[in-house]
Amino acid sequence: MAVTIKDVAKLADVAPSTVSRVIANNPRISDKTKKRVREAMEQLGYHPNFIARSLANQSTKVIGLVLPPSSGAFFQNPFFAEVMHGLSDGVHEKHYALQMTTGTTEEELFDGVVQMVQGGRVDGIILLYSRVNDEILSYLRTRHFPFVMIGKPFEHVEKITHVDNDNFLAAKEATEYLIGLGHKHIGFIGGSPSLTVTLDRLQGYKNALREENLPLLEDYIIHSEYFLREGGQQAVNKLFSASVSPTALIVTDDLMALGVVNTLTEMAIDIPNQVSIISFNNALFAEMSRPPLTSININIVELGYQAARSLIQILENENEPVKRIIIPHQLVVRNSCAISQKAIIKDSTSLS
Amino acid sequence: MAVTIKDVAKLADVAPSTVSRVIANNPRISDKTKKRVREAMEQLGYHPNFIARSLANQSTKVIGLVLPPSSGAFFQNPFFAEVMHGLSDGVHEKHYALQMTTGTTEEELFDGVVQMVQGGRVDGIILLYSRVNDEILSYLRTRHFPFVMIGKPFEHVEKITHVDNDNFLAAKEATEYLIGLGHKHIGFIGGSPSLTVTLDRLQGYKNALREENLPLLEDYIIHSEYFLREGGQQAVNKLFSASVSPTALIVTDDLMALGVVNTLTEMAIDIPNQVSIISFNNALFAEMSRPPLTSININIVELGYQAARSLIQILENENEPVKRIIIPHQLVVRNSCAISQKAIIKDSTSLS
DNA sequence: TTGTAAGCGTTATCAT
DNA sequence: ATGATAACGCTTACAA
Repeated sequence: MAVTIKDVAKLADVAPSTVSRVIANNPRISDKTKKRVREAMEQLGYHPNFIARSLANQSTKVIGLVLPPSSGAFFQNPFFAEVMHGLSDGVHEKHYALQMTTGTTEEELFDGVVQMVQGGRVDGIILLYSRVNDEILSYLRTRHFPFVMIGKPFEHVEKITHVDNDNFLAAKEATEYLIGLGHKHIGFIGGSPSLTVTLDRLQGYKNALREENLPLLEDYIIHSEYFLREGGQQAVNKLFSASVSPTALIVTDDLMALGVVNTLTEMAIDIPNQVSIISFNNALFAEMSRPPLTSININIVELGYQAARSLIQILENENEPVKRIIIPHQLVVRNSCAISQKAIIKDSTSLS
Repeated sequence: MAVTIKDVAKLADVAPSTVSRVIANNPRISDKTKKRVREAMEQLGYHPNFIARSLANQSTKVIGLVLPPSSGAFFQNPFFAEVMHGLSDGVHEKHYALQMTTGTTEEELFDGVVQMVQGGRVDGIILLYSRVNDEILSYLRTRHFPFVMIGKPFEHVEKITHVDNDNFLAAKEATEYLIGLGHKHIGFIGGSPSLTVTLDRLQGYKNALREENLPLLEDYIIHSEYFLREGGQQAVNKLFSASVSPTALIVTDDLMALGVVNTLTEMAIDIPNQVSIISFNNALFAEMSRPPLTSININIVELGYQAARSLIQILENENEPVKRIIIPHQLVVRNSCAISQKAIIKDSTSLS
């Protein structure tokens, strides 16, 4: 059995409670005994037992992470690694640990969260996604369990501390950038419409078109379930079977954009000369694609970092107010966008 | 305060110990009382407290993950996400959770591990790397703490359960593949020589050259500290300042290979016609690079999956024997290797 | 088949 | 300034 507080107490000839106070560096213990106790700890190689401490304190210093359902796809997206990086950094100074549960089905995932929460495994939770009607979110809210969300809550925005980009603005700027290049037929390829990121970016896109009085065609809007390359390929097929093909595309994820680029290339459609593409996240992929993708850098690492910090603040301060933290984004111009040539018209019904 | 075993006991009109036995599904409890207790649990919304259980059991059902030092770079490598994916899957059925500690410096990292171990936070540990003279490894060994390593231990191979590829063979095959294409001047670009992967692959490379009686030049061997793109760029500069430039390269990581490709492309050296490249890991990058990289798929997800399973076996079976699990690899041929043309000779001292 | 009680390693409340 | 002692919520001999 490991060395406990009692062993130290015995060796230092004090009570266990005194040792505990020395650990907490309680000012009411004389420097003399502090020193004696510390020597005893040293000599025995004592390390406090976190589990026991957690039980007594009702606090574990562990933060739970909730990945989106169908996390299989999530792991493949660079978003995962980057956000983990930020979380890891954010948690580090305050000496919290990160814990992940896993689950294949929605139900397993939910149970995992319940175990974390009711099982007392974690002090707080970070949701790595935001979608509509999320049971996990409701659960956390009704239990008043401390949590922070990465992304914008679909409801109760002002009641949930979250870290997000201004995705509406980002998408609007992206669209305006394309409009500025003379494009009038701009398509939108987004991930699942149950994710708020997708919704926000779609709104930004629509808003930009509206302000410029450009036609807003439902045929130009495609949603693909997964942020994966396959998603991009399917989307292209749909889009380019429309009567007037778009000359520019907004794609809400680099990985999907990659699929789009590949498919377009196979169709012998030139990027950027026949079709311009702008994407989001600015993963390493964006730079490597041929042509390199103009993309919106949303600073994922920072997203994770701030989320971790915010949650710790909530955990450590009695009445921390609800906060919304917006991480800035930047348009990174590369070579996937060009001045609009003209639309590829397939039949006689031109669209102005 | 949350609902505890006592509340359930009271409602079901039994002793707390009985409730505990019902949770453990102890056969010595009558079905009648089991049912009654379960109803009480249901009614109160009882969930067992993991922390209390951990303290009583001396077991947490949590597995600790140790990332390599300088984990900043590690996060950027697709290896991280893929291995996490496998770990997550491997841990899932047996209902273990994964926990990460973080640390910027070597010392912090070490302390993190000590906290996990002596603090009783985790039941076992998975080392996500293997390098020479690793203090964390020694620590784990001297404490006889259950752990599994991903990669080949530098020492005591037969005493440490580990999951690895046959990196020697993989590199040998890669080299032979290049030799088969007629290459005689083959360079090796590897990561830090303190990592055993690098060492094994280097040996495989050397061995292949030796068996074919090809010259083995120290100038053709470059080590770059990080598995990142920058590493690849530096390496190329060194290699191609040699009197006879290699016509083929083995690069031990796709990410580094990417750097190599970029640098070579900038130098207007054609891949594969002037220089062939073969790399390792078969990340998504490999496929996306121009030209697409011939790469050795080492099945990283499987590496993680098996590591998790093995550790759980060790934790759950009394005398689980030490195991070595070798995950198979495959050469994935794409377009970065071609039949050797001829060496680019810069001065008169030809190398045959 | 079930109950009693001690113990897991801390912390925190009272005393002294 | 320090010591006893009761929690924290659960498990597990040992009794009954």
